Amino acid sequence: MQKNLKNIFINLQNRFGNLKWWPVDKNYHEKNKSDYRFEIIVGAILTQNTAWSNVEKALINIKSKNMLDIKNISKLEIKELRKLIKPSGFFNQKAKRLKEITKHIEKKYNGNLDNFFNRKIKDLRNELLMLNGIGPETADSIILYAGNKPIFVVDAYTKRICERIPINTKISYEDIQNFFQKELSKLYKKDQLTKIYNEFHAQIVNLAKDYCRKKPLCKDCPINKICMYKK
DNA sequence: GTCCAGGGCCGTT
DNA sequence: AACGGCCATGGA
Repeated sequence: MQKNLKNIFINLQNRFGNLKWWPVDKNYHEKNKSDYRFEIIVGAILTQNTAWSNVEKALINIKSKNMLDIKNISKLEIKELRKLIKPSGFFNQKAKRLKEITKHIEKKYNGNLDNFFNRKIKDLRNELLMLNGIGPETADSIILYAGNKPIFVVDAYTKRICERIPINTKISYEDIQNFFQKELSKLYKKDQLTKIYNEFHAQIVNLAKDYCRKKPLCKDCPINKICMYKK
């Protein structure tokens, strides 16, 4: 078994199937004539070092008050926002972060996400990173999953799996990101990359949640023949 | 009761 | 540049 990315990807897809990511209820947004991309932006911030099950509770609270909207959040009392997102933890800083990004999009882009996303990835990324509370992973999640632009998201899971297999010994965010983008760009056509980056990251999250945990379950891991960890 | 989760900021070295 | 403390909730 070769431990190249394509082989790993195929093994993950065979086990988990095609994953539908980012987890967002597009029916809800069709009904309410709201923008699903904003739910992804909110989710990306709320899920910082937090279990997704807790983020879901916060999103339900926001929806129950019909607040899942850029204008509404940017206007809402921060005290009220803290209450709504409380289940997701770190609610003081996250409320502040949500206010900051919604106000930014509201002011600079008149709350229009098409205008916000419609430019070069590098410019978009730098602008996101300028905002307090938006680091590389949150920025890249927003660009890939809300903006539908090709950028590979690296998270703690990606780093853990890369170290265990091992794929490479690089540990910085940008090093790992560059490695994946370089390798996957060789394997797939340019217009497929957004979909591949999206799906690959989703597979990595699944793998890490179900098998490559902190205390790993290597026995039934879909890529245990490729991985060198604990052998 | 203990551990952990789809990070990021800030102060210290 | 790298590291540690901190932020908080809820499920396993």
